[in-house]
Amino acid sequence: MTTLKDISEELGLSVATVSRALNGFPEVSKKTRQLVEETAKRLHYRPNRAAQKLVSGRSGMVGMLVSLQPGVSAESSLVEVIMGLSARLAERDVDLVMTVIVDADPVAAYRRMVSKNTLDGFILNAPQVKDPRIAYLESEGIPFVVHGRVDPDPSYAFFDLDNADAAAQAVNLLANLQHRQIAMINGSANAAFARQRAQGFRDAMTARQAPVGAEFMSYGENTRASGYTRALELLALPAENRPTALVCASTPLAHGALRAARDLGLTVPNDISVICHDDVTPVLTSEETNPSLTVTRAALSAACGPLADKMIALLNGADPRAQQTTETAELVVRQSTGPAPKR
Amino acid sequence: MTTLKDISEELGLSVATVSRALNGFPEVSKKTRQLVEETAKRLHYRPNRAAQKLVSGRSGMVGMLVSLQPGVSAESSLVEVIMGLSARLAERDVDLVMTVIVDADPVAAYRRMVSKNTLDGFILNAPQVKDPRIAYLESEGIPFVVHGRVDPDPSYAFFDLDNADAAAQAVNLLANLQHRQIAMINGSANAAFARQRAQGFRDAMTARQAPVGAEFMSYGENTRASGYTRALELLALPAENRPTALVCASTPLAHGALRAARDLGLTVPNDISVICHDDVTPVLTSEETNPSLTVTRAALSAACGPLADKMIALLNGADPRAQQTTETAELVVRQSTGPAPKR
DNA sequence: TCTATTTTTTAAAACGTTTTAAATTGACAG
DNA sequence: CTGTCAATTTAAAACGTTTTAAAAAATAGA
Repeated sequence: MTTLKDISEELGLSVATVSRALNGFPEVSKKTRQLVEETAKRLHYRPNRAAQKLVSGRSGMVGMLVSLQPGVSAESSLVEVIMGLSARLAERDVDLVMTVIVDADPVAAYRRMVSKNTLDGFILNAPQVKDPRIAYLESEGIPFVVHGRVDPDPSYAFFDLDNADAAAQAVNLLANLQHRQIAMINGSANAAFARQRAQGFRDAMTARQAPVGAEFMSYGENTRASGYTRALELLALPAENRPTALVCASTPLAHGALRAARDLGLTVPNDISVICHDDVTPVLTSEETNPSLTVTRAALSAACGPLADKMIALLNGADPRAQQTTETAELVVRQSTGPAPKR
Repeated sequence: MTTLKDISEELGLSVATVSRALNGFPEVSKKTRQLVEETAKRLHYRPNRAAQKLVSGRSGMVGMLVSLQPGVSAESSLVEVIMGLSARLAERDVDLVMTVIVDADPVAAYRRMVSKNTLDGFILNAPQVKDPRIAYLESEGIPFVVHGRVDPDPSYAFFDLDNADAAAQAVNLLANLQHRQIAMINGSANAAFARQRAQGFRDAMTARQAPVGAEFMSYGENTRASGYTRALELLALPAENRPTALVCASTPLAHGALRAARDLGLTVPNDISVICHDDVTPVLTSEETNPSLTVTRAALSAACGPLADKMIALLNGADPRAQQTTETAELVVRQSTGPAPKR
């Protein structure tokens, strides 16, 4: 391993000059800089990160701690995000350290990583209402960016989809098609995004003079199976109480719902309209179903760039409040939505 | 942040003693050790990894670099492995750093990580024939463990499934059911595991006096879609040339094959037998198909423990040649295999 | 009480970098 | 030839740990 000292001895210079030459300080002469750079390359010099970190306090690594339940592989979306993040951060010479949480208590994992003193910041995903990780990191003053958002006016950096708006877009489309009985098949009740969708859904419905009852708001796991059973329950109601449209929180849920409709002999969109939000992950697509799904769309991969950039900004001392972005979903009308059936 | 110095000042001891007390050196008195440990806890002392690394040369982190193609999410198996590895390594206080490779050249990514000087070793997956990563790491003398194996008698540490034997088990089962025309739907031609399977398959067939022609050996992507098209091609042959059994390299491939058979109006196992190797990942299972799949089985998750242990051993200076294990697949006969049809 | 031995503690160097403050060099004006 | 100023370069300290070699303290043997 070549060190600064090796270079300095080779050239009869001091380590300080060599360091400065390599780091582009202005006060080093052109001739010296060139000489140093040349020698560094020749000797395959690479700075020792540990030493750099020791003096600068920064490691050039940010962490993403994900808790995976064995068996639940709804995590293909995660892979999507990790890939993008990793790529973007690498451009800035920052490494993404992905670690799987095994503890039941997520904060314990963060505490462990923090105490090791080896990461400069964190990227959080899937924030929960009253998320203890956020509270912890904030209290410790550690830089972090949240993918998603919990509070209406957070003090932390985030990138989030405008979930309420996405739900409202869905409602408006359906309401314009004369639907009045619309049910929502949502994600987990304490996931932040699900709350926001529910809020947007309810508000939009109320604005359309069709306030929605509790029996039309279903929360649950974000899987095809869960979508199936929950849709089955809603669609098995007698025709006059049955919703004429379903707003699903995700493509897997919508897949399940489509199948439930089919199994009950209902045709989409004649008997029942289905619309969902599409994160555009490769696993279950919204185009390949029959009928193809009408969706509100926002590619998960589009979040990676902003998330990485915000992280870098924070590491450079930016104010978290200045690192907040909300993105709006796009409405894509396909075949799974149509006019409300006549009664 | 509390440092050793803080503790030493608090107690009027030297940093050296404090360091030794905390690291369990024998020459420190019981009284002092207790005092130090107590104070360390009280002040929430955590060793600075960068400083430790600087002097010891070790960072307590091992890397796993995975190259993901956008879109291909056959990587749920990867998630499975990463989870297990992460958990096991964490027990030994080693962190797994997972980084996504974006470069086209995989070695470049390793070179970059190595030059950063921040990882103690690597875990490699999906080794290729003449894998340049292995060559690189060996030439640099960096500890690494391979999940899988390329050469018959490698000099590096590995954990591998006995792929040849798995294929042979499949052949033997089918041969005992009087099958003579058996085709193989394999993984990518330059994946090490696929080579080994092919070898085992061919050898077993030859031993059974039924040498296999090139038209019955198909290589390709490890996806359901690829399994479907390749099976379709084989099964569309006129009945007398058509294989009576398919050996698939993975569950997704077998899923595709089952569907191809169904689409051609062939029943499994009456017209055609199907057997595959099952890595036991949650995505596509082998039991839930209709008919349920006969498989050779070896849970991917079982590899995690050994891989982690071998890595730790290497970091402690073990000889790579002493860290080599091969595991044997288990044969599980279900409904997708039956006697060869009479001609 | 003194020396010899063992046990415990310490001071200081080392790891490789960045950075502060000081020193050297060279050019130029007087 | 001297003094001033700017442009370069340097020595040394710092980051927080581990470890070597040496010192101090405690214990034992006489």
